Amino acid sequence: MKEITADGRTVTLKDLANELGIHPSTVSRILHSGSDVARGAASVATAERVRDLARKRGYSPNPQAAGLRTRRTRLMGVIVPRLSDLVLAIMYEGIEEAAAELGYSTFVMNSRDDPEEQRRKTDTMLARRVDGLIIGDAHLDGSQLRELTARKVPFVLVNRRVPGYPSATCDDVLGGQLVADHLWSKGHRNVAVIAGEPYASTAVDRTAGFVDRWQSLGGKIPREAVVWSRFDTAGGREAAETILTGRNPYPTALFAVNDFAAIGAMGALRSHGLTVGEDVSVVGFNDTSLAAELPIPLSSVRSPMLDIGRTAVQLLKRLLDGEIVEPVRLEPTLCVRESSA
Amino acid sequence: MKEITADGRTVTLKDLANELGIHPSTVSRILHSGSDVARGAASVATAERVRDLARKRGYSPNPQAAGLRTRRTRLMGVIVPRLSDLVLAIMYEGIEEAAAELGYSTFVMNSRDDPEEQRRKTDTMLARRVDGLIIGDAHLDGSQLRELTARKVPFVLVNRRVPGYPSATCDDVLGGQLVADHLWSKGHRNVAVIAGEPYASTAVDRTAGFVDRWQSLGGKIPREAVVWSRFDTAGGREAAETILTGRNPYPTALFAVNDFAAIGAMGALRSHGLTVGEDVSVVGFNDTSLAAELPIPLSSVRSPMLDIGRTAVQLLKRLLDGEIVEPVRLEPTLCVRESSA
DNA sequence: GATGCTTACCCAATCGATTGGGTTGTTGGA
DNA sequence: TCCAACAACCCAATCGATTGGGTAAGCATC
Repeated sequence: MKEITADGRTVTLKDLANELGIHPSTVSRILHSGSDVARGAASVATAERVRDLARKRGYSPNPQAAGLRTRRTRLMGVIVPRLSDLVLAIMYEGIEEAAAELGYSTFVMNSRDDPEEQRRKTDTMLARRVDGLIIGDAHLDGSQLRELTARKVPFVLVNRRVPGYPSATCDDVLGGQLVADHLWSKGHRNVAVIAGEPYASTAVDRTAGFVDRWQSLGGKIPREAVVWSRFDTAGGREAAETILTGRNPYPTALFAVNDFAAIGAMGALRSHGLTVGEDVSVVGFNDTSLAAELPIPLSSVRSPMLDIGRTAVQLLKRLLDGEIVEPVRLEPTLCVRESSA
Repeated sequence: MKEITADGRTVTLKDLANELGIHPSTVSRILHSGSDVARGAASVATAERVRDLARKRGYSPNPQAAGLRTRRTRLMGVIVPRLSDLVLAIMYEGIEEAAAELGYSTFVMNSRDDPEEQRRKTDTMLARRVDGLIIGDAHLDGSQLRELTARKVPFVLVNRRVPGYPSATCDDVLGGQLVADHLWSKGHRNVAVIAGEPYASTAVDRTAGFVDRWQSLGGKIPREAVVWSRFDTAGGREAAETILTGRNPYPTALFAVNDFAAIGAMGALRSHGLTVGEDVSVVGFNDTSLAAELPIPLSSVRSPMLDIGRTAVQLLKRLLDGEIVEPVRLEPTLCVRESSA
């Protein structure tokens, strides 16, 4: 508990060594290597004494010093569009957890999906000498990623994927298909999609999964029934307005690639005097904690957000260990609720 | 742009010094001290050459080395209950921004409001040698804080306050009062409060502000009309259920100290066949981006979340500079919408 | 009795930046 | 002409942990 010496400094390896009358390097080797005495560095008895004293003095190694020497910080940098996006916040919780289990700490920054900010934040992270990056704001054009590759920075993607780079994502194409199957089986034939931002694979894949499956079921989706939008509530509302004012007859079902957009859409429907779940079905994506608790519970594709975050960390770890890693897609499931029942 | 030497290492002070034929210490002094040449360390011409070369080679100082020597990391640790709480996520955005402006980086961790986790995360942060902490999960009993004080760790609170410690919060008492005035003036006389977690000052202050003002207006609030709950949607729903099954007649207005709890309550009301804004008014707190966009737009007390985060950083900075700082409360405003109009 | 192998350590350089205390060379003033 | 003052640098120790290379003692083997 106390981690301070008499003169107010924190305890160092040398302090421990002096107190025991042995050399700091010996202490380092003992504390460094699991519980097995490393390379015959010390006797079992000495190792025990060292570990006891370290515990008693509350020794905690100085990461700057260690990092300076080893050139590794055990730090992972995480860049997300914004943590105020619940989906990313939850993935980050998974990331934090999994990283801690591996002895890494994480650093997050918000890029607002702005290329300029992405660069700046990446630079800050690298200036802090993170061992690797977890990128949650990848754009499909992939220019940031090419640069990272050129700089030989180890990184993996999370949430959004870009072909050719390692990533941990939801199987968004499958998610879209699940929604198509569901709405088709409920008898809908006139549907529209609130498609999200076209630079994000989440949006594109979910939309493509839906549209392709819909067409293979024999359905038709005119070009104007797919409306790109921001991922937030306001974006969903605007997109729904576009759909409702542009089309006659109204579609009987809406698929929003994001729960928040779906909530915005529900608001717009209500403003038009339409009842969600009766006049128009709505399905969202991610099954955020809100979905089930809304006044009209929202059908949504549940994606394993925590696991996606955890997986990203494991991929990055393996990358740092020199392995070659492949993209991972985790399987979503559909939760049907009142909004589309 | 390039930050690599021929042999693949990153550029160091010594590299720059060698290339210019001067001593590393001189380079350090030049780069270290703003644009004015420090203590006559070098001629203006040399300073110019050094800065040019540093830029050209993409020199970025190694923070481990600097930190090792100076014992400062320019790192602020941030502990929050959970980033998936939108309110904290937005405050963190403010924190990140303000910290970056001051040349600090930030580190966040989730404690889930669990004392055990709070300790663990605090220890991890201190092991990383952060210069100070921003605590977003303070409990009113203040035991964690006493320990931090004993350890002489510089810290400030954010979002929640605890008497006797520096903090940046919303004036939650005032917020509660605003709601009381509003509902009273709308003619309500039978109200209930979804009060949040009793260990959080946000919950306690908002509730107290409301109840005290209500009583001074001449209203009555029986003990069972104040229901403590979790801050999330499910918590709000449960609390509303308790209120609705326990009381006859139903209250005509609900004040939830958190927007998400309010949303949950709206769901419960609907399940009971009550229409929000007609049969029962609902007011939330924080005015998160969702509030205005809900199918039935939610009245809410707007708190300056970004500014609260920014203020916390400024307080911590002043603390680190040796100043003594006082708690700061930022003023909220009420946004009336359909749910209570 | 010499050689070789363990065991249990020690030594010293190293990572990159910082900083208190020099050391030159030049200029101005007395 | 001499000294003080200054400008413009250099030197070397230091922060704390890591790590490649010792070494000395003890034992077994041939």
